[in-house]
Amino acid sequence: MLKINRMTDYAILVLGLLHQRHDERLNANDMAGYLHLSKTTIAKVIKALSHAELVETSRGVNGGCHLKIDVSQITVSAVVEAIEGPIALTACVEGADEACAVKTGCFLSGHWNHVNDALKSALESVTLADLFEPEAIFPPVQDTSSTASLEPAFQKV
Amino acid sequence: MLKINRMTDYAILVLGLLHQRHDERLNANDMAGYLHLSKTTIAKVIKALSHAELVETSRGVNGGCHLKIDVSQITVSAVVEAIEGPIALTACVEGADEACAVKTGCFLSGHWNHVNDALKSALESVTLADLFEPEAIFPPVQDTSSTASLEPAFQKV
DNA sequence: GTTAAACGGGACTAAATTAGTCTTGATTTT
DNA sequence: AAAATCAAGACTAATTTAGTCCCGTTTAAC
Repeated sequence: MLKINRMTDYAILVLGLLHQRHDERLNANDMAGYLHLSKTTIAKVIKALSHAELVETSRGVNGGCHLKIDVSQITVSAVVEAIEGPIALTACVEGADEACAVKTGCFLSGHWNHVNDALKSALESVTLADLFEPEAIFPPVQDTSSTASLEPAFQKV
Repeated sequence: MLKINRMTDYAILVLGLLHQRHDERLNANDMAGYLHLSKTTIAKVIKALSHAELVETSRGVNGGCHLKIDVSQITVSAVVEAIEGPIALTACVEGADEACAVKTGCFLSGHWNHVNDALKSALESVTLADLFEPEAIFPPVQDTSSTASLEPAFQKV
């Protein structure tokens, strides 16, 4: 239904968390606790974000992850592409993973590109900084117990 | 992967065909022949298009279907909505089928709406007339046999 | 050095969504 | 009345997405 998928949602939460705690180095386990997601799922998200060079990871004891660039520099488009691959509304679009099978004879030739570009620039025009409400973002937790509660932004995407 | 789905693709093909043959009344069977899709699948698409008032159908012998408004009046957004329901990038967005479960506490409150609106207007800015290349669209078939060959625009979406 | 904590890569399973089919009923022309 | 056609919706199959697991490598601490 033309939705972004759940993993992308998680990615945005992860980036939000890293932004709030930008002076810390968080590992997958920590984040899982904050975001109420499983460690393995977080790990998967981090893997993709790291691959896209949005975060920097270090291995070994005390390893973990932190933002590589500021959230004001990260567009929604970049996150979507990091998790879901190139934005391609149809297989007809340049940069799509699988090429359109009937490209030569396709009467829509090239026109999807326009639509896709429009979509792409829509997603490029919004940064995570825009998305995160500065004052509302991750209000500091009162107590210091490990059960800090950060709700996932949405349950079902 | 943020794609439009296959049924929406079919819908665009159906509308393109109806546009080319706007002086005829085509039934599901005819269209299936032209588009190399099964009759039942076409029927499903027509149902949705009819519901969205993009086409007009008539039942009974010699029944069938024709465009209700010109393709220059039909936006990509309208077709997507006809087939896939309201455009909602996330459950957080107004008009989404299922409301965001954590709306009240959501730190992204409302901001998805901006992204979604941008997407929506991107899809609203392109009409089917823009999408169909006037001269290339459905070149007239040479022979008059029933095996006229119109390739589907894309194989896999 | 050895150990334990962390990420990296990728295969695998389960869940959810989407596509496609089928059946039954209503409508309309001949 | 009969045949053709769409309407509605249940149902099955296919595809995609989400989530888990395993094994390997890296790195800090002891």
